[in-house]
Amino acid sequence: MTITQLYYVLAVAENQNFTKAAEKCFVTQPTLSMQIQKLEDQLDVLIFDRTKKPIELTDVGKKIVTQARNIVNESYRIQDIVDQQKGFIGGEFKLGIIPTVMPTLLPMFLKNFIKKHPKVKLKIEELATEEIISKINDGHIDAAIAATPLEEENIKERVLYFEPFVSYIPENHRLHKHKKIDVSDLDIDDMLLLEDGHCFRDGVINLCKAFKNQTDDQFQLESGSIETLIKLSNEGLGMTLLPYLHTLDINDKEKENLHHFNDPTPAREVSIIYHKSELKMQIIEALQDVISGVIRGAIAFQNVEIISPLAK
Amino acid sequence: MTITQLYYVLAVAENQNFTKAAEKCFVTQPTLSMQIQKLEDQLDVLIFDRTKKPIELTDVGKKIVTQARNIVNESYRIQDIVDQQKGFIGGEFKLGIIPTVMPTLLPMFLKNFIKKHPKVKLKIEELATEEIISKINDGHIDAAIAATPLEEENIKERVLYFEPFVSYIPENHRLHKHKKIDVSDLDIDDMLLLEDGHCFRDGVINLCKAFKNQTDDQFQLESGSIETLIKLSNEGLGMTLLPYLHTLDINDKEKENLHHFNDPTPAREVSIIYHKSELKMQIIEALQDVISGVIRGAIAFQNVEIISPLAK
DNA sequence: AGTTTCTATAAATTTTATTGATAGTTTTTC
DNA sequence: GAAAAACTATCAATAAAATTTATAGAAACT
Repeated sequence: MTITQLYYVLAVAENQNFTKAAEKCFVTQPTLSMQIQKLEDQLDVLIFDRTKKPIELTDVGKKIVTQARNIVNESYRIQDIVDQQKGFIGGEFKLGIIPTVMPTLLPMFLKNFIKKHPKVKLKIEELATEEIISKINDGHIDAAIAATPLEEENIKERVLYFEPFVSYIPENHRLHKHKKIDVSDLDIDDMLLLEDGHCFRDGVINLCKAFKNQTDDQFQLESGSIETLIKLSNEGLGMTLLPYLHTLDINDKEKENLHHFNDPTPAREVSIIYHKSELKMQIIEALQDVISGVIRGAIAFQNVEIISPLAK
Repeated sequence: MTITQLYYVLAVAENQNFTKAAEKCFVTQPTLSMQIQKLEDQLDVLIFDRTKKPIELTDVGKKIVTQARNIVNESYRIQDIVDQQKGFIGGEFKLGIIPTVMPTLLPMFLKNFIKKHPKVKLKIEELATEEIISKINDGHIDAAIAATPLEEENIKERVLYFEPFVSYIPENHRLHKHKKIDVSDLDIDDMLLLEDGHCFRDGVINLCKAFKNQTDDQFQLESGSIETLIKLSNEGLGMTLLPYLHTLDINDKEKENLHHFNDPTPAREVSIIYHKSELKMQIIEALQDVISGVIRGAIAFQNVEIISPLAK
């Protein structure tokens, strides 16, 4: 048994297809066929059920894949140990970021980070929280920035900052005249909300859902569509909630529509999250340092109340 | 990086010697030299400090060895998964047994076990508790039978049985006339005790130590030397304590010197212990079943008080 | 039925691991 | 302190293994 064979098994299991898996492994398809067969012979068990199309894992196959993922990950950790010892911070690093954080946070820290850690080849992907969770679990990304807490068993979180929500209330809205808004003022029926599953806790979650159901066919809120949200709001479709960092970007006229909340200000917790195996932890810590540094100057709210991203 | 390379690293780390390690791996010494060098080149770090004689691990080397052991063990588990799925119980299995359990328990279950599981190649070694712990940790044995609880972080325990202690009190002893003995009757100065670090809790531990200090030069209690203990006792050197199963073997005359304890009878807990990675768990469970089966008929005490094997 | 898609197989080739022989060190022994 | 022994590294030769190219065969799609 070799680590390579296990890696091939993982690739086939993920792609459900020898040919595609071979491409991803940068080898030819017969290589996979033969190596996997060799492993199956050695273990004397079939890992894949080749009668099914597309190919499926057998029952034992599933367990073997889980264990194989373990072993392959743990093998990466050896290089990690060496890097850590040397204080080396470099290599490829894949970072996922949720859409509502991407456009505001990324420009704030990217230059700094690249300057400070030029040997790291950052590959950043905009991903929804669900995608992030599955890609952290299968190792397709090394870490991600998302709203927390997520309560995922195999994922660890380190809080980067708390980002308050700010109400955006267009002129014609019943609440527009209020200087400060209270959470209790919010009403389901005239609220446009963010994607990412970021809804308010308890009762307000339902509103969020109600809104989604009602509008699924009419609108499609694309990723990073905070601008769209503002425009829809301007059109009189309701008020909305903006994460604080977004309010720094909008134009002066629209700024007049911003209403801060009474304390405790509702806020979201934004964290860097990663697999519990803690691979490439030096880079994760480097990211944490840089981001915490740039945020320290940008957000200075004190009395916040964290809104869970989980719609329970 | 290959599992084989990691295995070679483990072998050299254990033997502190390339030549010996090569023998244990059934390859020649240049194979180890070259493969380990190759790994070191790839990681760009020295795992071994070859200037020291005998060879030593570098600081990174130590961490790499820990991780390598992980990976190698986890790789074995894949065959384990397959065996478990098939219900296959077989292969080589190394079992350690402490000296005071070996002569009484082994004959009771060995035949049964071999008959029931003929495909298992049992290799049994008599080992002291300390040796057992280290050999379970480095994978040199698959499981062991020892007195518990041990409170070892990486070792799991499954209780097999509770074995009461029986006093052996020679004729000339002050307690000989008592029919039943109470734990409070025991006195340091006239007790011969077992090896294995099995001492009574609290106060009596000290007695045990006192005895050892006093006699280290005069006697050497060998493994499995319960017979010796009885003979020493007969010579008037003091009373002693026998694990219950040993009392089934002694001759009729000596049986007259046996005195059971008042309830709660002091007893030791005997368990099958194994690494938390739970490799070869099917065989461990098979052993547990067979041993529990044969013991059920042999020991029928009810009110026992467990004596910890740890001399705190 | 013909075409496409996919996996298995076979032979050739490249890569990698292993060996046997030996040189160069260090340690041990007398 | 010189000779012997023990140990690791290196080199060229060999054995073993992984990979590739080419192709056959099976299943799915049109």
